[in-house]
This record gives sequence, C-alpha cells and structure tokens, in this order.
Amino acid sequence: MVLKRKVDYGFRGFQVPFVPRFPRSVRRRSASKKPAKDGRAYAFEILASVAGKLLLEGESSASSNASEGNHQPAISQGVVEKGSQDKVRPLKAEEIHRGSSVESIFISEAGTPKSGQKRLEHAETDCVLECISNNNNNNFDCWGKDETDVKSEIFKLESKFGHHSHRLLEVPEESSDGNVKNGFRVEHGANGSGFKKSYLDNKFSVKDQLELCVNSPALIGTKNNVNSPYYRKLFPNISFPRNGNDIKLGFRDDDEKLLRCKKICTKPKAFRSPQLIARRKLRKMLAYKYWKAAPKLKDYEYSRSEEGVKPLYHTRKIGYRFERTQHNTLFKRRKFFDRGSVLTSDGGFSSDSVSNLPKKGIDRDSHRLSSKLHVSKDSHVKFSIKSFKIPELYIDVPETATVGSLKRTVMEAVMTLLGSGMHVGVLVQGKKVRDDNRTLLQTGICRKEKLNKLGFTLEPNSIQDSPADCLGDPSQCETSQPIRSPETPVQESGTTHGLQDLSLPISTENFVESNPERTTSPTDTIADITTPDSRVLVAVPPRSPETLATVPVSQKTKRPELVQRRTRRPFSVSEVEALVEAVEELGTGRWRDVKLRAFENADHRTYVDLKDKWKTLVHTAKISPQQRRGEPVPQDLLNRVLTAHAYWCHHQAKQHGHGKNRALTMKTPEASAEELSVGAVQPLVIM
DNA sequence: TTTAGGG
DNA sequence: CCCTAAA
Repeated sequence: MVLKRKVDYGFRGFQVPFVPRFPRSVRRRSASKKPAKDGRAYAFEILASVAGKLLLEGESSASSNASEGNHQPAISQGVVEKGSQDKVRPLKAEEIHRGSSVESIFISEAGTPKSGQKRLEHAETDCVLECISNNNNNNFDCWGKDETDVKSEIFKLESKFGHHSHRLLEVPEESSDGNVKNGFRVEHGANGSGFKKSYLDNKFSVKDQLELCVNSPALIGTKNNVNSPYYRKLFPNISFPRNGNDIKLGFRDDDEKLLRCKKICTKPKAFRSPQLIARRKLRKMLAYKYWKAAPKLKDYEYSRSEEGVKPLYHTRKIGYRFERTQHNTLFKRRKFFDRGSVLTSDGGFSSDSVSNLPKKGIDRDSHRLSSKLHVSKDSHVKFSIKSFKIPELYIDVPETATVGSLKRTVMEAVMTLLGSGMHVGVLVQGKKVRDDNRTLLQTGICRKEKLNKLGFTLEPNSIQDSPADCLGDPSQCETSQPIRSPETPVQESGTTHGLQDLSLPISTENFVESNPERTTSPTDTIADITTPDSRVLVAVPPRSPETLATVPVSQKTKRPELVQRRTRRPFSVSEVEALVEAVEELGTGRWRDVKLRAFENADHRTYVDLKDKWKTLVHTAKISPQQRRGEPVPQDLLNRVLTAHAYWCHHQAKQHGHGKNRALTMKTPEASAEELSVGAVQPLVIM
C-alpha cells in the first residue's frame, strides 16, 4: 500500500491517469495519508514563541524566589540548569513546574516513565539540534565527546527519529563569568532514552545561522516574507551522513514565491508534521472550547517599569504544554496564549527553531537589529539580521504584588503587543520604504553605499488590521494607519506618524558589511527580544495608567473570536497556473489529488485552499477585469479556468448521470466526441 | 479525512 | 481564509 502510494504520488511529472470518481460513498480512498510538512515560519511567530516562553516563566514565578533576582533572565535559569546536569534525568515535579528551561520540559516528558502515549507523541519532536551561541573558546564537549562522536550521535538520531521533526535551537548560553558560550546541542528525549549532546564547532558557528538569503529581489518587492529573517540556511556545514539533503533548512524561492524552511527531516515525504496536526487541533480547540470562557484581563494593571522583558526561548512544545496547563492557572490570558501557542505551533521558524535572547547587557547592540548585508555577484542581496527586539513595554504593578504577578503582568503586556501582530518595516537611509512592490534594486538596497543605510523595524500592527494579513502582506500594514488601539490613541507628534512612536527603528549602520564572509559576532542571535535598558520604544504610549491598563482588554474585546487566522498568502501566477493545470487534468472535486499533484510541497496550501482558490478563480474569470483585484491573473489562464470549469461541470454531471465508467480527462484524446460535444463546452486539448 | 458550500 | 455538514 505504501508502495502504491509512492507510485501514485511520489513522482512528480507523471501524468496522473484519469480515474473515474464516484460518489464518496462508493469509492474507497486509500487510507494512508501523508502528513503535510509545516515549515512555515514568521518573524511574528518567533516573537510569539519568545513571549510564550516568557509566559512560561511567569507561570513558574509564583514560587520563584524574589531574591533570586528578577534580573536573571529566564534563559539563564535554563542554561544553568542544563549546564549542571550531565545527563538526562527525569525531572521532579517542581522542576517541571519551574519550566524555565526548555530541556527541562523535554526531559521531563521523556523521562516520565508513564507519560503515556500522548507524551510519547510529543516526544517525537524532542529531537533537538540545538545551537548554542558560543563565543569563548570554551569548549563544548560537556560529555567528553568529540565532534565525530557527536556527529555520529546525530546520525543515530536521524536514523532513529528521522521521521520526526527536529528542533533547532539557538541558545545563547551564559556562563557564570558572563561569557556566552556557543555550540550546538543535540537533544533528544523520547521514551526515556534521553540523549543529549552539546556540540561546539566553528563550522557550526551561530554566525552563520542568521543569514537571510534573499534569493530574489523581486521577492521582497512582492510582499513576501522579508519579515522572516529567520528563514535561512541552517547549518550549511553540517553534513548529516545521509543523502537526503532535506536536512538543510533554507530559503526557497519556489513557484509559490514562498520562503520555506525545510525541515530537518530524513523522511522527506513526511507529509504532515505532528506540529501541524497539533496546531490545527489546537486552533480548533482554542477556538471553540476555551475561548468563550476566557476571562477578562482587566484585573491587571500596567504601567511603567524598569523591569525588562525577560529573554527566553520557547518551543512549540512548550506552547502546548502551556495550553494544557492553562486552566490551572489564575492567569487570565486566553487570547494571548492562543496567539502565542498557535503561532509557535505553526511550524515555527526554522522548523521549531527557537530564538535565543542574549542576556540584558551582554549585547550592547541588543536594542537594534543588526545585520550585515552584501551584494553577491549573482545579483542577489544577502544579509543577515542579527537580532530583533520588541518595543518597550510599560508595566505597572503595586508594590505588594508578587514577583510572580509581575512576571505575569509583563507576560501579558508582551503578549498583548505580540497579539496585535507585528510586521517588519524596511528603512533605507532612515526612510521607510512603504512600497512593497519596489525591488531592492529600485530601492537601492542592492547598492553598497546604501547597504549601511538599511534598517528594519519591528512594528506592532494596527489593530484594525489583521495581524495575519499584515504578516502575509506587509503592504497592507505599511499603508495602513498607525497603530492605534481605540482606547489608547497614539499621541500624534508633529508629522510623525504614530507608528513611528511604536516602532523600533533598527538600523544596520555599522553592522552592514559588504564582506560576504560571515562575521563572528558573539551576539549573533536570531532574535533579541530583550528589553534594553530603559530607552526602548514605546509599545503603548503611556498616556495615562488607565489607558495602559486597558490595552489588553481592548485587544481582547476587539476580536475575541479569532484565534489566529492564517496569514494571507495570495496565490502567485505560477501557483494559479499549476492549479489550473492540475484541475484541467483532474477536474474539480478531486482537490486532494490536485493538492498532491501540484502542491504537494506547498505545505501552506491545503486542498481546501486550492478548492477555494479555484472558486475565486472561476469568479474572477467571470467578472470584468476592472473588478478584479490583487495580482492580475493572465487572461489566458482565466480562460483556461473558465473552460476547464465548464468542462468539468458538465463532465461531472455526465458522470453522475450515466457516464460513471467513462474515463476521461480533458486532455484525453480518446474522449468520445459525444461527451465532449455536449452543451456548449468545447473539447479541450491541453498541451 | 475529504468534499462541497456558505460565510 | 474559515467553518462545517456530509459523506
């Protein structure tokens, strides 16, 4: 059966023979299904994931010792904990609850003897390849293994859990002396057979991790995921002893113009990751089961505080774990959590990769997004973004509040901010580039002189805009009005548009390098969400405590029913073409096959999406060109749509009527003249 | 899960 | 795109 499936769908380019389709009740479908890969990632998700971790941190706070220092970043705890454990070991309950370390969770799950099936399922994703930022030459090899050994271990893991997704975590690890260590940690903990390796190798240096490869200037010009600097080639130097280079993570400018990040997965055809499944389940669950009962958030107050947002990293799994423990906490944060968890579960960036955040103060430039950029000879603009940070948050808690509540408050503020959506703005010479359709060339981003003038901003989206939409289509955000919560109007200052106040201008000045060589910044990080000192940006203009306090509420009441809409991803012409072609051959009503045939690798396109797209295409084709919107679809394609639609409508009717056994495709020459000539539909011969 | 449609 | 009834 498996083999059959492979034959049927495993090869692209083969003509899928027409198979008469009968009513569902009649035909039997092959049971096996390939899970869809879900490698999508968004910068937003990264932020959300971070926030999620923060949330976790907050969760554990109540029991936290205040003297322990709120200045101790969450990540620190985790690192410390990790560093102190030589071997994987089951965690005690308290440790689990502390939840300050990702691996703690992993370990706990893996190490719990009777964790049950569900836990094991989650453990599937526990194979972690973690990259730990490392600067000093302090070596890795905490386990006395050399590189070869580690690679060997990696391979073993690959072999054993190849069908599972892996996580790539970049975690800046801070040692007691304040230095940041760097390395990779391969982590796996399934079924108690915990495994953990730390790995340090210059070849795997984190420096390379953040390279943002914009393969096509047009990509940026066409509202693509420029805001996903996290899509990048991961570990280009790691060569798993396997031919499947699917291990590589990287940008891909395919037909869908989608920047995808391939998972590190030795089973290339793993169709649907547990994450995706979980995500969908989660979405559903959150949407219908819990949301309505979600309590309000107005019990919390916000105001200024020096307390920075704690850096942290977060994994999808943690998100789920959060979810599961959600009801046990008094912390009201339904929506925030929803968003965060959903986002992180949505494939995350880099296939579960996690951002890491340098500890406050370690990175002097942490407040800005630093990047290096160079123009390669192949007319591509390549650069890396070293870090992002979120705008400042104002926190206000009573003196009598517990540290735990403070953490939760911060968490809420963060989630509120993230929950409203974020998008990336591009600055060239200090000017915002609002026209997303301009090419890098036109914008001058490709010119060396301007490279050092390139900057990015991380901006909250306007509440009016769907965060998802903005993410998917930045142009909508860029042109939209400043962020403005109805209850917390932004102060207009002169010509400055409110957004400016909320955004975090991040310049790459001094960071841009035309040198293609990777730089070796100790503070290379995927994302820096640390709240810098006290001169951060205003996330929520502190007009008054009241307004501040209302932010979360307004967020919540604004669009309570939305869990997290998928980002909008308009079909490109090439995608449309592929769709049309597939439908021409397969007909309507076989969306799953269409998906498998033409969009098998487009994880973000479900068969429902294709069906919907076809629907709109038909509609589009019927209306006048003036009424059409979005990227214009070539008329000839639309004509084909109409033709195919008409044909298949007719054919389907025919089939259901009395032609059930007639195999016929639009391009099948042997199609009987009788059928083809019925009605006004003309025979189609698709070349 | 997949289809088919309404929202 | 989302949500669902049906199959």
